[in-house]
Amino acid sequence: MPLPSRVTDLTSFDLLRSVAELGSIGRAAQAHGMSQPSASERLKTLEGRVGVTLLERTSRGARLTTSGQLVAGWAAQVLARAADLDAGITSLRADRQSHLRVAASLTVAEYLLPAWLIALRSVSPDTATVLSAGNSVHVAEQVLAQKADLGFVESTDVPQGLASRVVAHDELVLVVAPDHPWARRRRVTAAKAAATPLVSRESGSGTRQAWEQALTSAGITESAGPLLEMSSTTAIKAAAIGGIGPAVLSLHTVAADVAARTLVRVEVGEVDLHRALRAVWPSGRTPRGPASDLLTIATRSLTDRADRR
Amino acid sequence: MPLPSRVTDLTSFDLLRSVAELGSIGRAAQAHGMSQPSASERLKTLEGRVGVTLLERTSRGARLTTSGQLVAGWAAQVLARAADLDAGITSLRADRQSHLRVAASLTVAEYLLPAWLIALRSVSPDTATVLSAGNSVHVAEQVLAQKADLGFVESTDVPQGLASRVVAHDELVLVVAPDHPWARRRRVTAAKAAATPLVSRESGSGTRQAWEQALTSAGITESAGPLLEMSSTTAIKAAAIGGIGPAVLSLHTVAADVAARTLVRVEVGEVDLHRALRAVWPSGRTPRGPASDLLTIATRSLTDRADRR
DNA sequence: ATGTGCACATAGGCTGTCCCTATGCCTCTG
DNA sequence: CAGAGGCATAGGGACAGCCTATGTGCACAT
Repeated sequence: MPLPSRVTDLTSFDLLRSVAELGSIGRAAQAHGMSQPSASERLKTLEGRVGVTLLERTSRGARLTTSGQLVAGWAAQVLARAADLDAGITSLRADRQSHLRVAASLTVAEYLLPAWLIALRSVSPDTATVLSAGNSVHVAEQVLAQKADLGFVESTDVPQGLASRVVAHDELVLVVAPDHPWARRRRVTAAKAAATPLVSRESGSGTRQAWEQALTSAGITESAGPLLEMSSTTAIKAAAIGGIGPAVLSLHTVAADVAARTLVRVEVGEVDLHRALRAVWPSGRTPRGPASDLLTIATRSLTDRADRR
Repeated sequence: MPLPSRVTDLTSFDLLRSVAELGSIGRAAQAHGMSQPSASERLKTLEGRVGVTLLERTSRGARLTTSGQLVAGWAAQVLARAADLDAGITSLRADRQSHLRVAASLTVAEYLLPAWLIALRSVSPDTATVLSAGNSVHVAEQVLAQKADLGFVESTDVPQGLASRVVAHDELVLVVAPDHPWARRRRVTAAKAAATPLVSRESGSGTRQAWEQALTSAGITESAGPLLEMSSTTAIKAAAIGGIGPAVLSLHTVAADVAARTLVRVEVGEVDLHRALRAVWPSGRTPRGPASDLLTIATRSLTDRADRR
């Protein structure tokens, strides 16, 4: 199901946000490098799409109506994530030969790095970051070969020659569609989970390895083969949501779906599915400059969580 | 600063997500109701904008590259929030005369309701919801006059004639720009905070009333007038980020900025800034049907938070 | 009162984007 | 070796969006 076209054009919502900040359509237009009539028309068609009046236009400027405030608030969430996306994309482009090279596992790159990059930008605006994403082995290689200044991995065991610091935590979770039998019980035994074919990544992926390792550690040697192998997290989620079968994914990956009830988390008994996410760097070469800044930012996000109620 | 144009068109990212799910450009095109060549071209221009190859095209379909998985993951966050936005917008339109009428304070409507509405849709897909947002008095009026089936308020005291249940918590927080003197100390006394002019909403807004009441409860009678009054939360945040001065806002409002370090939270000594968010309905008329479902969903989100580590 | 300034709306014309159909090319498979 | 499935390219047409120029309404000052 594609996204409704009502919300696909972020420019108009961004413009609305600017009007809220600047108090006038004309100034918002200026901030966006467009003419005042264009902005005026855009906002009018936006109101048409939304179906309610968003702006109270006066000869002294424009203010948001109550509905306008709501829409602007919801839109702000979208725009914030879009800013993350943009920061991520920037880090993928290797066009400027930057001076902070980061290697990270997919989980870290997907869920934590964009916010760190934005924070880093406010500390040292001129640092362009280049990201190389891959599995733990890839990250270790990049860091050891000094092709990356800093790495982030989700292994429990840190490769030889690397120093590390825990920067965040992750957890594998077993999820099922809401109408799956397990959804009501919210808990299965490790043996039962192991004996059930799952929707999973291809063998060799970090998530799948971690799951199998966790089962082995719990003393479970036999486990069923996968029900279906898919190449991307998104595809696995879609399959699980569609009711194909249970899936094991990173908590970060499914948090939104669990909150929205499109997936239900099922506890797995007696298995430690927790894993630390670590920053890594070559032993003895303490990160300096931007790498050090990024390390600080990453570490700080850990203490912050504890700050909060 | 407007959003970069690279990320303003969500359609292309949505299409990318579909390719990840369905395994082929053609099927993704079909799912979006467009022709295969259009999808192919869109994805190509998307790759051009992003600057890296996102898809591995084979004669058997298309798969995401590692970069493609990252971009798709980041985009999924944006799309999820866009879905919230869409759900919110739908609730603002009164075009279908729906049968679930909800009145909510701005804080609840902005930060909690969209997810609830999406969850509700999966429970009873045919329920269209109409939202009326306003302050606590407005909500109480709507509910008492039976113009709303369910209300959500952030007052500490529930109006006469209404039954209530706590569904979430909120907290007022004092925030300053990172270069503000208070940012280093991370804590000020209540008296000092009260004596400092703040950027705030116009008098009469729920947030401002709550702040003044909290100070009064802490035995502080004198407080400085506002430094600057602005009509929208967004504008206040922009002013605070710009370093105009400290601001008091809902935790939900600033959580993202605090995480991204564009704002710094400052603890205020000896003042209780916590407030419960409550669902309200007419005493003796227990919600039934969709209203009851929504109440369940809202309550459930409270217990969930405790579930998480 | 009346003029002036500011802000938004409307009009007209143009450019560019985006989409569709038709077709070509490649690869895997039977 | 032929057919099917999948993606890319080509060409043409529709429409959305932007710009400049101008109109309209309100507030405030003289």
